[in-house]
Amino acid sequence: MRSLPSIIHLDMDAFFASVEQAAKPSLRGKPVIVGGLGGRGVVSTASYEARRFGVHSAMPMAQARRLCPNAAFLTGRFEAYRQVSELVMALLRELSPLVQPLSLDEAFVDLEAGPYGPVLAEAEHGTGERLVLALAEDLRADIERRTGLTASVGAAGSKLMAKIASERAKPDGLVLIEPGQERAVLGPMPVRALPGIGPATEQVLRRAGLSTVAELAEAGEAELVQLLGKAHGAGVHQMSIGLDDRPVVADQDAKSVSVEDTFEVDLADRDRVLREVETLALRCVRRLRGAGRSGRTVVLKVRRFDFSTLTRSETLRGPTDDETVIVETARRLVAQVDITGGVRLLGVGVAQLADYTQEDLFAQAVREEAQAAAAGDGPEGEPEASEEEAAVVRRWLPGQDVHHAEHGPGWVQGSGVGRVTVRFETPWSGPGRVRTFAIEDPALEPARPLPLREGWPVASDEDGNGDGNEDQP
DNA sequence: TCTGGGGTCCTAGGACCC
DNA sequence: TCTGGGGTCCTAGGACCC
Repeated sequence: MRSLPSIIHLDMDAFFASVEQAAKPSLRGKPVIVGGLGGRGVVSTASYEARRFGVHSAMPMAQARRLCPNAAFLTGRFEAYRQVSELVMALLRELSPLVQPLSLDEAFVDLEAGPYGPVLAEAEHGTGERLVLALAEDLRADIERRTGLTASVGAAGSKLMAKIASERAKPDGLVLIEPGQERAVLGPMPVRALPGIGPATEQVLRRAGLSTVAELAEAGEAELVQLLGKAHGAGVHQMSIGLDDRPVVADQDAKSVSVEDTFEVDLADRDRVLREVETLALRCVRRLRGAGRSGRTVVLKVRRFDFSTLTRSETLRGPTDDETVIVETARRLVAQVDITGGVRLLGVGVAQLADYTQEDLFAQAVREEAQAAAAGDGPEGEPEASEEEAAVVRRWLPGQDVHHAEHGPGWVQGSGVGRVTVRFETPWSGPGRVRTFAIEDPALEPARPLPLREGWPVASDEDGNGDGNEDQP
């Protein structure tokens, strides 16, 4: 806890949808919904225009289509979001080296650790607050100038209150909560407003007659620990009385890497499940290696037809990033699960990560064994995979960036019955016009996202672009 | 047309060890 | 022969967040 509101929380407004509107002039001012476009997709982000129809994050896409049929429904373009995110995070780092990103569109910044720290520390009452407000407004203006996007900012003496402040600032606003005002602000709020209290905890508290934060504070730590368990109960109690001394911490290493896929139709047979698990394991390894890490524990996740979800895991003797080891471990784990009735989702993850890559003897042995086994059946290579790849028809997903040899950059508006409709416009053009092509038109090809401002340095492709989202069924 | 994908943290039981 | 007590690791599941 601090006596100065020197922690800020930044939250981009309707981030994915706003990036789409900035990138696609014809969509500005219109409802835009970003998410999974398949039959089992959910909404990732809805623009404010779409929210007016009741559409919100995590809502099944089918329901969103009923509520707001005229919206633009777009697939996520994570490479573009990452570009914008990196630019925004760089602006935050100008305020302080202590920046803690929570996701692509959210971060805490500790101003005391930055160039304004000393000034803030010496500021008289009132002037410190004014300086923080000025810095935050400048930041929001910078972000808007450099990206065309709006952000909301909260400033307070703790992470908890800064986050609550940015929530109140939304959209496109700035709210500062004065240190000392924590309990007055929190008291009347519903318990659900506290981070870490979700639907399940809310129910537990409601059954105990606790619905506001003031009531939590009154209930006391003992009762909350009784209701919620040791760690959670104590944490909720601290928050309820406005106490939070968690520091802002920069650059935390990931603790696990995982990849999962929900299938359009439940998988029924074991061989198919094994093949999918293998594909997922390979994607997982690619990401793991891209991050320069290795891991000790392999986790298989299975969601069955009835949405029941289970995990099976195996911990190896040492960390590995070896394809064969991870694939074989994942395949072994499949044997432990009952898939009767069908499987809607499969996932493969690696945990207990180590910082470096290790060529272990165990991996060598397994690989040699696998090669020996493969030597027995036919020619070299991986015939199965390449045959399947050759058979795949080019898919054009709504929202996707494309480039046409004659018409230049554009994006896929829709496709079907052998045709694809493309709108030709760029972030710095006016609304563009639409043309239709045959889906195999050789003049049309997928493209990298354009920056939101003409002449931006295009972000370097540092992390291997290993986002697992492009191949959504 | 019911319910994504990528994460984090916590709990609880059993194994194992001293 | 009516039973120890911790600590740590592994596994499984669940709540929560964006």
